[in-house]
Amino acid sequence: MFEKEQQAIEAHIQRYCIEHGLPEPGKINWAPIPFAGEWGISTSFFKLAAQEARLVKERTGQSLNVQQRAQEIAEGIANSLPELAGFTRYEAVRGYLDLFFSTAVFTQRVVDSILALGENFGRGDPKGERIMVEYAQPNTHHSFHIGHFRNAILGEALARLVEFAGFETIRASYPGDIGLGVITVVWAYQKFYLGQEPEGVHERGQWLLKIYVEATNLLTPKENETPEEKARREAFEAERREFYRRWDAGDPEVRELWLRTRRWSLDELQAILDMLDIHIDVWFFESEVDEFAKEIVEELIEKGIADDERPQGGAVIVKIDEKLGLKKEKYRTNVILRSDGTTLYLTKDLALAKIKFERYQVDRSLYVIDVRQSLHMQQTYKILELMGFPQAEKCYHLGYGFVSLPEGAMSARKGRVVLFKDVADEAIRRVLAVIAEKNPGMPESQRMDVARQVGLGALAYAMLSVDNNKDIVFDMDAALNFDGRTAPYIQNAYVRANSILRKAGGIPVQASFDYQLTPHEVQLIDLISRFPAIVQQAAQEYKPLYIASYAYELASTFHSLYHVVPVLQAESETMRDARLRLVAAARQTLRNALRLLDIQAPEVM
RNA sequence: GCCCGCGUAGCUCAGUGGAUUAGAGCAUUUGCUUGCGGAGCAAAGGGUCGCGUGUUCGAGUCGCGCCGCGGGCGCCA
Repeated sequence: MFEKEQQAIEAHIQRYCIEHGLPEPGKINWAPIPFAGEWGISTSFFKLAAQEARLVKERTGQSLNVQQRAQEIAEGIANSLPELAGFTRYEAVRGYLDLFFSTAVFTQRVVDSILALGENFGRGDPKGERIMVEYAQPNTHHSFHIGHFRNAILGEALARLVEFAGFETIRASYPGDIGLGVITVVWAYQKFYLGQEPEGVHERGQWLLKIYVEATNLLTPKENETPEEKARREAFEAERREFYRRWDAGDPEVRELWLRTRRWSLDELQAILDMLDIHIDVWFFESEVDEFAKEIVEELIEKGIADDERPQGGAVIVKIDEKLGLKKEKYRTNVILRSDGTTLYLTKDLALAKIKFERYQVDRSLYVIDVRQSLHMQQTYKILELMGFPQAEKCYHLGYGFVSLPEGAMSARKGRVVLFKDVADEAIRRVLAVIAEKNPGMPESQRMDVARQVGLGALAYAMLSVDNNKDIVFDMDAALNFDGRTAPYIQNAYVRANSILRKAGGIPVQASFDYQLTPHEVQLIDLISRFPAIVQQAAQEYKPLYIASYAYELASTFHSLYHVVPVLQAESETMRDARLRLVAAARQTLRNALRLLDIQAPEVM
């Protein structure tokens, strides 16, 4: 906001150092002054003083007190700085040079700029780079559970973040639509449940999960199995394997059953993504990259990257450490083609990456995948590097911790799965109950929409307000608590701001902040002015958490101000107009931050 | 054995090498509603930042060594 003035100050510091025989200060790092009623920017001189102390020690053998010298330098600069428009005073405190902004000028610049930019406030300049974010990769023929939800919401928040920060962004989904688990369901459907599928997108999706659990039970060896049971189980097992073989051979009947049941899973997935306002640009299916993956195996053998041990009855492998010339084991060795000639997950990931780089021309590829696949992803990137893809070093695995339940890890077979749809329904039910209590006047027609915004927002925030690598133990009551550090708390700040502006009849077109601002106002201005920098930092580090923390802090600051500082009843017309514009700017910033988290900002709640 | 992650208040978690006294939320205790919506605000108690040792003017933050927990490690995904 004060870039020009800041440059003049930096030039002054450079001159001061030369004139006083001090070492070259180098790049000057500015940080906000910790809030104490007013605000501004500061820099410290510890490094410079330490550098000087070293030089003096070398020349004269004397030791300088670094703390004291830093303070002396800061004082010298503070006293010699000429007056600058936009700044009120300079202070030297314990080695820091503090420059205090003129509140009126700064505030007006911030507020005017936010209200002019609107939903684009915080958006970064185009980076000229294309990113693909891969997330939402559930297996088909299962149902969408709370762990899938973490993946989807984290991926979407990441996509929104990098897009807003200035990257051209493509959202990709990669469902696992084939494999033994999938075939198990198709087989069991054909054998036991053909044509018995229920109506309803979610019911049908969840029904497939039930079939999977039952089928897996039938196929799992039991203790104290009678010979008859054993024979039956083995017969089933043979049928299942035969089903897989027929799928692989392209048998029309099996393919049709597979596509039909897959459709039900994808319909359910689509319904949930719609509910979450997630719009995938590109769908890749595991079954579709298989052929291409086999070609890559041949390519790797030809290039001498892979070793073909098939003549010895083995598989095709890549000795990654050896090919990279590493002495110690790090990426180890990986199989890319089974001895029976079928591909593996890794092989398909190589194929998919190649498609991303060549067909979609992506410069940077992000993978939102469970942290347990960390080694696997590193191996993939290293093989891509060996294949000569320069984009390999811009591949990033956002590994997130897994979601478990208070009773332990989720397990469909043990019937221990929390389905997202059930949680979402419960969340909406609870919000409706709160609305009935707190806002009985809300029209019926509006209640469902608001309940959805608040309920789903609470769930999203529960997932995004924890750092990526942390495991989450999902507790329904904790996730649906609407007090404290939650989405409803943030949404409520937005609603309150909205309510003030509605009562005021709109936002004044212009206002001056030339009055004594209260500490609450200053703190709010300070925070909203930092939003663009937070966006860049969060995008740089791929951490939606920074936005989640920021949004909470902003809401908290607004709630405090709301309580203490009168807006509509301000003591003068000037102050009323100024505060209305400030409230509008805060509302806009809250909205923009929430949008990055895929959380809606309701007008009322 | 090797690799990755984690260890901060009773619980769940934040914390760019730099700002008096390490911060939030939940839980506990107390106060605030004839004011703009109380899904709120204000406040109190609660900490050997796993242990040790370096680097540094300065370490919760960086290095090294331990301890503890979780995850991963050639034909699963």
